[in-house]
Amino acid sequence: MRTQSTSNETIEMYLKTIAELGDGGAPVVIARLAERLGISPVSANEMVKRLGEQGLVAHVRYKGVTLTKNGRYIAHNVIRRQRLWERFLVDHLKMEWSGVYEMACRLEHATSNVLAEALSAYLGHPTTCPHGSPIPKSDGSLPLVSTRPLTALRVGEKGCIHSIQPTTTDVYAYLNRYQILPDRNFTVSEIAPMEGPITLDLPSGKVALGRSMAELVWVNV
Amino acid sequence: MRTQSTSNETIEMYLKTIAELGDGGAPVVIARLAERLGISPVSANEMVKRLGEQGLVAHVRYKGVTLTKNGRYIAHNVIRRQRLWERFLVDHLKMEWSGVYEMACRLEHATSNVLAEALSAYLGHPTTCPHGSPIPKSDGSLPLVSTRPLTALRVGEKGCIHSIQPTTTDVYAYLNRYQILPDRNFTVSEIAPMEGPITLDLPSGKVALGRSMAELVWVNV
DNA sequence: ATTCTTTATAAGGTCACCCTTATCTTTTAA
DNA sequence: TTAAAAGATAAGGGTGACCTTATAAAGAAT
Repeated sequence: MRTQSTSNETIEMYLKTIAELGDGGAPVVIARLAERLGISPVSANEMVKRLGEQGLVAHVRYKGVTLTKNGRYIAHNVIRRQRLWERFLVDHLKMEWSGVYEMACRLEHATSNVLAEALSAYLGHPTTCPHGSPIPKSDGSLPLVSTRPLTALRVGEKGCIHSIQPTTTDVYAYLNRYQILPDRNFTVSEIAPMEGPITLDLPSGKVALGRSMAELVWVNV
Repeated sequence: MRTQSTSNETIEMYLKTIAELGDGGAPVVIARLAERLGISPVSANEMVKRLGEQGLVAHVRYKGVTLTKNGRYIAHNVIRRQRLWERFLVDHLKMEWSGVYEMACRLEHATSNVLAEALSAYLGHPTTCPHGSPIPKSDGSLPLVSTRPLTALRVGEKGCIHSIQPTTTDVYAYLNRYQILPDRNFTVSEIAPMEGPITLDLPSGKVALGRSMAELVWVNV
């Protein structure tokens, strides 16, 4: 007599990923979603259909998936919980900055609302995660930040790193190794042609970043 | 190309439950296991067979299931992680004593070894959970404690509550309401016949406990 | 306008983990 | 010792979430 519908964990991962990829509400094409979740596009398509039936997302053929109001509320709560855990892991448990995203992702699924609020209070209601991204409020609101990816800058422009977008542990580790971290100032010293690397001048030295990695680095000018 | 064997979470729940029910290594009959896990005995039987194939448990027909060395190692690590989280939830997040068992159970499944060790260090390597039970060491060892259930005492005996065995939130809440908590001293003031309630004389007053609840209360005399 | 690429869907599977009902065995207790 | 109770298993199902291999439809590029 067990009515087991789609598991929370699966739903949460889909909604969170849609929110992360379609930052601010842009439609996310199913193939991108599948890629990020590490599953086949066909499976993602099936799942999106189910999420649509539950009123959590809207899908327009060949355009992409967007979150409904309800879906976004859930997604932001998921992101909130994850980023709170990230703060705890980095600030209190002194865990590696590059590994906490994945660790916190797992903890997130096991976190009730009441736990999230207790954790937030314990941490002193932080507003950003260790990667610089804002932590949504418990009402699901997420402040809009006006930053842009590093790829939008031109040679000679100076800026300050605002945040690193969600990525994998190895990418975080790479960025960490070269001190590409929130709140670091830099100057764009070179942009190679043919989609080549972007070279940054940081206090710690010069670093060349490929375009796709540079997409993940959001900056203020 | 996804080789998905029996999920960690499922295995962990089975092993942990066997360890909890067969405290110290007594065989656990499959029906008890099923009851505790909230599944049918047939399903539990199937699963036990799978765990047996993986060398984690041994099952003797009509006698019960026991953990192998390897199975016990995993079970104790699971219990360790859960009890560490319980400490964190109670001591730091100030969450309700009666609810933390279930909360910590969920967090446990999302906890890697490295996280568990960091958490243990953060907490100052505690040796007992908030319900009084010992926390296994990271090598899987669990100190034997020589306590007995309240049901083993006779009228007039004095004792001190050592621990409350794992149970459901509502039972914890009941015990908490009547201050039946670790380290409280008491006298057995009455034992009703016909498997009736056992009445305790506590600093906070007299409390009558049914036999099955009294089984959960472990005491030192 | 036609080809190429990207995106979506249809059809048919797999696997872990759960279910019920029916049929044994073993243990226990009258 | 024999019947009842408790425990185990066989047989047959179901569901969520994934998979692969087509095929169809839309958008982009020549």
